Parts: sequence; structure tokens; C-alpha cells
Amino acid sequence: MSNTAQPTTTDAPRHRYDAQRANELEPRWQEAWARADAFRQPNPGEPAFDASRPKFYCLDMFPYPSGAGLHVGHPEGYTATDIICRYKRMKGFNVLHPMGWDAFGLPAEQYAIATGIHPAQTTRTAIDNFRRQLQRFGFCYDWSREFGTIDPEYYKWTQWIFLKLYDAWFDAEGDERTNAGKARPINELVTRFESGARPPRLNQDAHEFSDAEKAQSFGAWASLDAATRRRIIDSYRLAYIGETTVNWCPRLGTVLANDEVIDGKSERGGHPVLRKPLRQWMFRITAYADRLLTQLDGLDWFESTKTMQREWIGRSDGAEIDFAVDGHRPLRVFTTRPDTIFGATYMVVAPEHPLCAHVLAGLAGVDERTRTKLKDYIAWAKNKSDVERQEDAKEKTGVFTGVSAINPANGDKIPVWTADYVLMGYGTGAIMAVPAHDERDHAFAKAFNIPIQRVVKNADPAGEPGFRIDVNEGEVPGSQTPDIVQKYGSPEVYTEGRWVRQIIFRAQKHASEFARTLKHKTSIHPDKVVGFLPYVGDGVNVNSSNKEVSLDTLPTPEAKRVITEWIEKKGLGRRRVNYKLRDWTFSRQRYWGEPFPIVFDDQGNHYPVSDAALPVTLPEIADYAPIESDDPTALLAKATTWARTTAGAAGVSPEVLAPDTPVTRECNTMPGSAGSSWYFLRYCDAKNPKEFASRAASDYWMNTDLYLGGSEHAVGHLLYSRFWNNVLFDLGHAPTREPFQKLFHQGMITSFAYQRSDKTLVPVDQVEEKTEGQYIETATGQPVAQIVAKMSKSLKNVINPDDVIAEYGADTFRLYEMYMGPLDASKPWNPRDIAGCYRFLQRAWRVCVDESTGAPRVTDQQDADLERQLHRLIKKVGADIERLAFNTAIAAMIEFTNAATPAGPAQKAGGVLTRDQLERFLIVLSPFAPHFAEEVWDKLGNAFRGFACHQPWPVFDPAMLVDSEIEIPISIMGKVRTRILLPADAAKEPKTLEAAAMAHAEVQKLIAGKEVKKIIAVPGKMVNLVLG
RNA sequence: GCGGGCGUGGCGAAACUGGUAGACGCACAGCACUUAAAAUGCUGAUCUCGCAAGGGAGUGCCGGUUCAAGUCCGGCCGCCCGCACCA
Repeated sequence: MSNTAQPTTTDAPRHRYDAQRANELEPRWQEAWARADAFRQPNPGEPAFDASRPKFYCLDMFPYPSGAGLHVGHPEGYTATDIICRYKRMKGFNVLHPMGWDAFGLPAEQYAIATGIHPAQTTRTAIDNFRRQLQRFGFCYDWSREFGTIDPEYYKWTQWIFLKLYDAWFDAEGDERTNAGKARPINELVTRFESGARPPRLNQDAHEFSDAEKAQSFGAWASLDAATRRRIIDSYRLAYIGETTVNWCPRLGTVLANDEVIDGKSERGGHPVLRKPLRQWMFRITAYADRLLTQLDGLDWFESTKTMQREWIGRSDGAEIDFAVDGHRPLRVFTTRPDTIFGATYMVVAPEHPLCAHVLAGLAGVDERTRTKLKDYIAWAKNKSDVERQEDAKEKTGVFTGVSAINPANGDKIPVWTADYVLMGYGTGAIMAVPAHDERDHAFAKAFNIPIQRVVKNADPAGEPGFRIDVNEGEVPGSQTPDIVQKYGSPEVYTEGRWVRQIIFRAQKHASEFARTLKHKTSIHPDKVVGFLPYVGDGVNVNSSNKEVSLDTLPTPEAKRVITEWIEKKGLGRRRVNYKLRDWTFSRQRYWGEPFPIVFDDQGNHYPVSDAALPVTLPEIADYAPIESDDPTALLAKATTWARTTAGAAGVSPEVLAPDTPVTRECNTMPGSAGSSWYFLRYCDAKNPKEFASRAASDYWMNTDLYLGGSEHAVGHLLYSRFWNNVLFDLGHAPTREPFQKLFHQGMITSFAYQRSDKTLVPVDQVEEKTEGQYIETATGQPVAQIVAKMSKSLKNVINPDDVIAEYGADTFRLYEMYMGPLDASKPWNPRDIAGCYRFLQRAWRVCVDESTGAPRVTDQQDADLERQLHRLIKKVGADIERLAFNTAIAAMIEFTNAATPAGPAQKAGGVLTRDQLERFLIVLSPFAPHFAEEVWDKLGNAFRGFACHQPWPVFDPAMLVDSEIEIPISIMGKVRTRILLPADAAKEPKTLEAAAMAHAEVQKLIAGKEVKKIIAVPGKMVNLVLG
């Protein structure tokens, strides 16, 4: 497309900076840095460590090394952190800047399956390719800390951490100091049971634990049988086996986490996903819901990311209330609106709710016909996929269960329904339905003719919901605007002369009258009156009294408090906090993941492999393709001789299980997010064989000072990592509660694409530019619009970084990606624009180097203006790097280079910059274009002083930043009319500034004959004259 | 539907706390150098009226606050991202 980067033509100067030269010098300096271990950062305690320096831990989200190689999005973030790290090193920091590979998991395995080669091999190849590509950018990683999550020396510790969670429980009472829950080792729980203490709650909110209650009521832990004690303890573990409904993807042959399922399809591959009950390993992340929520407040993250996590955790405050039911134990509901209980006219349970099974079993005295209908409905609802559920969300379905409940507030007998709009997974799987004040309940009540009872009205009568008539646009001509609409209709909804779909009236009689008036003239029928709309906001209670309590006239928050107290006093329920967050399902039925360090005896009890026996290495098997099935099957079961073994051979401690006990290994593997949930800790001490990281190392390096990566991990990875780190902190293994103090997301690099008038997209190779900004589809000649879209194979607009480096060199590539726009913005790749950065380097080269001889160009004559500009540049680039504004830093360097370019004949003369100026410029440039800077630094004969990238950042003199004269704009009535040149001193003081402005001839001319009412003089900025 | 973000030349963008809108780059036009081209250097350019000097309008749209608004406030419109029957 572009030919700007063609190699030098024959008669061009021999020492030009071009792609060929860049591709020669860049690998040369990369090797020199590597040979000298230039970016190796020693740890505290190591010989070369300098404790006097401050530390800077800069973390990149490590990549999945896919077979496709690096995407242009990778170097965007990596260049940004590279610039910061190089800068911080020059500013005298100890810089931890590591890189590794997130290599277990679905993408790697999918690629392996696609190519038919073993994942271990394809992954190694992909890692080697990724490493080669990253090194070609000259990134200053400390490669001595490199690891992959697939390395047994690494996943040994992933398994070890799993065992720590297995061996821990969450003490909701926590420690008194922080007043928050915390994890403790299981043996502390056992000690508590043995001492006869009250069983702790599982989570911060209440839970059922009948076994534990039993233990307490027996009063003697020791008297319980071993199986019961085991069951009780297991129910407290942070890593536990639980049965939940999971997202099962038959095609991928594995369970997926909620964030791996998009619109009912797998994130990888887009295969259908079914909901299945399954027993598998889970993490009790819900125990940490509150901490994960409140600790967000102290983090320096994008507010949008924090919001996403808050919403994912989804805290809501309300109450749990028991409703008495005939023939069944009380039905417990969760509600955030206990104040509306007097308006609860029916109840709904999820189709999976035990009450349904109870009724179907004939235990509730419900007649045969109702039971049959119930059974059919439940079967129908169960077979609905997630996609169908979402599509059907608007239309309410359900059936009457045949049982009734008693509303404890007013004693009314209300029907219990089942409907799929109530989810078993949230709250208690049952609700009290208040159709007057909830949109879903309202829609359901309307559909099934259930009474609606209003119990809250808006404090402001104007904001009251009204009665609604649905009218199709154009159904009533504007001329028929009935007076009644003007009189009673809601003016926001009905606008003059134009009919919208809904007309809302304050009172039903107005609505009915309106409908009657229109009936004989139009097709509008009185039964289009919908009735009053649900009012879901806060207000004042009405119709809410019984003999013991009255909420009437109370505002909503007050009513909530009063009714909750009454409910608690009556023993009907209690205050309760609920979270949307689910426990983290951790088992995958795949090959390419960390094996669990767990075995089962023949009774199905699980036992940990001892720390000393870790890692449990992944067995070599020939057939690792997924077992495609509607029924989840663990893949490692294919490795029969590995899976079936003895406790001793598996490494279970003899104190836990006799060595000759036959056992079966856990055949599930861990999900891709396991290895990435703690890698930031391993970097602190990456090769430590004895610990996952020494405390001395992690104490020094943690917290991360900057974590940079894509916002697509806003919930998954970033929440899981926070959870693991919190647990490790509680157990004394990690130095900080939170792992990522400052988090930043780079924007996505998109691409131009072309769109036909019917909105379909055309691949870029089928489009040509006709005239400037006008594009046509080659085949048809039809004009197409240029739009911005994600890079995709189908649009043929994917950029391969290797090609760009070959055409321009890595320094140009780095500069271009940083110059495109703000780091956090998404921005389109434009091949044309790369040339600008390439030309900048060529010009900078010409400033520094004589193109015909290759000798450095220096002068003895220091130019005062250039010196001042250089000081400004040093200041600006430093400040811009600190605020991650690389685009403006580069613009400033371009400007300086333009100023330092010898014009016309001076080109042939010596340099324009002195040696000292040249050196400072090179150092400022070096974080951005490190190879270029190194090469010229070396040409200046500076090799004896070490690498350019090891030089201290130059200092600027504040005195050099001010100009002797400043141009001040003079505006009259806020419009700039003229500009005057003033000595800096005069412009600094409002008094002298004002006087100077008024004394100026041009200004006098402009205000001649007019009265100056007011003068605003902003020191050093401008003067504004207000005329009469 | 709910939550978050963003709308500035032909294009990517800049303007950090309200104070010269469009820095810097791309593309474009002209000039110089050249036999010519490329490369390089210089100059121009938001739109509009005007030969020019100069005037007018202008940061998605409408309104407000202010001596002064891209920036603050209210209301619309459009685009992007996330969540989505969570009681």
C-alpha cells in the first residue's frame, strides 16, 4: 500500500536512517543488552541490589501464547509499560518488569486440537514465537524471571495454593481489629468444635448448616461419628466440592465460568452451552463478597472497572421473610422491599424450588390436574436454553402450584405460583410478589389476572403513575386532540399534534372517558386502558396497617426499618444482605490444565496430596481431544494407570491415609484462570524452589505500582486474583490485601473497515479510494463508507507486527502505537500514519548524524533558544510519561526535532546541537526509541559510559522554562481582537499587565469612543475588556 | 431497560485546574533543490463572504451560568462498552 519505506535508492546518502538500518541495528542492541544483562533487577539480599533506591513494580497482563502470534494490541500495552520502566530506571528506581506466559487453558488446547499436535508442543512453539516477537521490540523485561503457568516448577505452587484454600475456612467474625471476616486454617475450626464453641457461620450472611447445628446440640464434637465430622468440616472449606447448575458446553467438553459464556454461547468458539447440575470443585469466593466490594474503594482504578466489579458482586440489602404454607414448611423469600409486604398478593417459586418437588410428590394435597400442569411447566422451563430464556424475558409464563400461603402482614391467603422469571440461584429461589410496585410482578399479575394492591404512593402527586392507554402512532389524527388529554393527560407523554404510543392519565375515570370519547370515531377501544402502572420508586406507604404495626404515612426508608423490626420481633425473618456473586466453579473436564492435588478413596472421600509430593504432574496421554457429550466427563480419566493408584504413590501423607489404600486421583483439571490468579507474586521471586516467593522478596516488591492490560478482564481475572491474594494475605503468605493498587487499561486497536449502504461490510482488499475520503467497492463501483471496526480475518484488516517491523523497524512501530492517541482510547490502525513517525526518526537521525559520513554532528556554539526548548522538552516528556500521555510527549519531541533541524544550506554545515544537548535529547528519546538512542549514543563515543538506557534522566532548570517575552491575547467582550508582546515581568502582575494592554496603540484603536466598564487581567494568560 | 464512557478540520488527535480552539502527525496544495522523479527543506490550509485589507460563523443539537465555556449546569440526539427477569 505505502511505498514510503522503500530501501535507499542508489544515490541516496549511505548513512541514512531507514528500515534496513533499523533492522540491522535493533537486533544488535537487543543482543548487547541481553549479553550485559542490562535489565536484570536483583532482589533484596542479592549482591548487586541497591537498597537506597525506591522500587517500582510494573506489571503487564501476561499473554496467552496462541499459535496466531502477537496481535498489534499486545505491543500497545507492552510499549507503554516499557517506556515507563525505562524512564523510572533512569529516575533511579529499582524496577521490576517481568514477563511470562499464561499458557494453560482453552485457547492453547483448541489450537492444539485444530492442528493435531500435542498441546505441550504447540504451546512451547507458541511461547518461543511470542518471546521472539516481544524481544524484537526491545522491551526491557527482566527475562531471568520468565516462567509459564505450564511449568511444573510454577504449577507446583498453583496446586500448593489450592491446598491452602482447601485447608482454610472463612471466619465471618474475623479479627476484631479489622471488623471483617478472614480466612483461617481448618485446624482452628476443629479446635473450636472440640472446645464446644458455637459453630461459626459459613458466610457473612446466614446459612443453613443442620449438621453443625446438630454438632452443637449434641454438645460434644467427639461423640459425632467420623463421617459426620468430615462432612461438617468439608462444608466449611474455601475450596469445596459442591453441586450447582453449571454451564456445560458439550462441544468443548467442559464447564465454563459465567464470564466465559456470552449470550448462552461459549466465549471461545461460540458453541451452545447447556445448564446442568454437576458436582465439582468450587471456591467460596462469596465469603469474600463484602471485602472484595469494600476494598475497591481504596484502589486507583478506572471508575468504570470498579463499577463493573461492584455490579458483578451485586450487593443488595433487604430482608428474609417466612410465609406460612399449607402442607409445606414455611416459604422463605428474600426481598429488598419489605416495606411493600402489605401489597404482596401472590408468591412465586423457581421451577427448581423444593416446594415444586414437594407438590409433585403429592405431599401437599394438591389435585392431580394441577400437578400435571405443574409438571409439564417445570419440564418445559428446564429444557429452555439460556438464549431462549433471554429472548422470552418479556413474556411472563408460569402456573399455579396449587398451594397457598399466608401473608404474615395482613393475614391474606395468597396463591403460590411457579414461574421461570424467578431464579433458583438468587436469594432463596422464592419471592413475595408485589405487582403494584415491581414491573415484573406487574406484568405477571396482568397476564394471569392476579389482584394488584397499591401500598406506596409517590410523595409528589405529579410523579404518580397513572392509567395508560396504548395508541398506535397515527391511529388518531391530530385534529381530534380531545380536551380531556389536555385536561388530565400526562404532558410528558402526550405532545400536541403528535400521537405517541402511550397516553397516561392520573385517574382511571379520565382514561375511560377518553377511551369512550374516541371509540365511535376511531379504532381505539376502552379495554386498551391498561390500569395503573407499577410504581417502583420510593414514596409514602398507604394501606399498610395491621393490629400491631402501621407503615401508613411513613416514607420508604423508614417503612423498611419499621417493618423489618416487626418481622424480626415476630420471628418471621430478619435483615439480610444478598449478593449476585456466585461461588467460583473451578473444575474443568479438560486435559490442558493443572491437575488437582487431590485423591479419592473408594468411599468417595477426598484427601490432599502432601506439599512434599507436589507438583502432581499432568500425565502424558495420546488422546486429549474433548469427550463430546451432554454428560460432563473428566478427561484425565483416560489416563487410567495414572488415575488409579495408591495413597502412598500419589503422595498422600501416611498420617492422612495409609499408603497402600487404593485411591483414584481427581481427574478434572483447573481452569485457565488458576495460573493467572497469583503470577504477580511469583515474579517477585520467580525461581524460588522452596516457596512460591520469599517473604523478603514479596514484602519488598508488592504492591504492584502499575498494572496495565485490557479491560476485558475487568471482572474475571481481576476479581479472581483479588480473591486469591486476599486469602493468601489472611493466611500470612502475601504481604498486601490487594494485589493491584493502580490499574490502567489500554484501549483497543481497531481498524478501518468499509460499509455498504445496506450496512454490510466489505473486506478492505475489495475497496479502493476514488478521491480523497471517497471509497468505492472495486467490484461494483458503489460508494462505501469508511467506519471503524475490530480487526478480523474476514475483513482482511488484521495487522501482523512482524510485517510492520520489517517495513519500518521496531522503534518506528513503538512510536506509532504510542502516537496514535491517548493510551486508554480505542483507536484505528492507519498504515498511512506510520510514515509520520518513521520520518520523525529519519529527521532526528539527520539532526544527530551526518548522512554521508555517518559521523555525529555536534557544534561548539550553543543556541540559547534551543537550550531553552530542550529544558522544556525534558520537563514535558517526564511529566507526560508520569501521566501516561505518550502521544503528547512524542509530539513535543517532534517539535524539538523540527526546531533543531538545520534549514537550507546549514544542512551541510556542522550540527546544530552541542554534544551535551545531543546527549540529553537522546536520553529523553531513549524510552520511546531505545535502539535509535543507543546507536547514536554509541556513535558519540559514549560506550565507555555504559548504555544510553542506563544514564540518569536529565534535569531541567526551572529558570530556563520562562520566556523573556510573552504574547498576550487581548479580547474585547470575550473575543480575541489582537495580541501584544510583553516582557515576562510585565505580564506577571495584573496591574502592569492591565496598564500595558491599555497603553497599546492597537488596543486604543479598538476601544476608541467606547466606555471600558471592566478589565479582567489574568496574569501571564490574557486580558479581557468589557465595554459599556 | 439499567449502569459507564464518548461526540473537536478530509483523517488520527491537542487544549492538564473555565482564559489565544485545532499543537503534533497523516493526507492535500504550492515553492525551492533536480534534466526528471524520489528524498529533503520551506510555505499554505476549520468553514464562509471578499481581489485584498478585513468581516462573520464554528468543538453533535437546544438552552443556561460567567467578563470569558470544547471545558461547568439542564434537556435532547447519536455512537461505543458492560450488565441484563438478581426480587
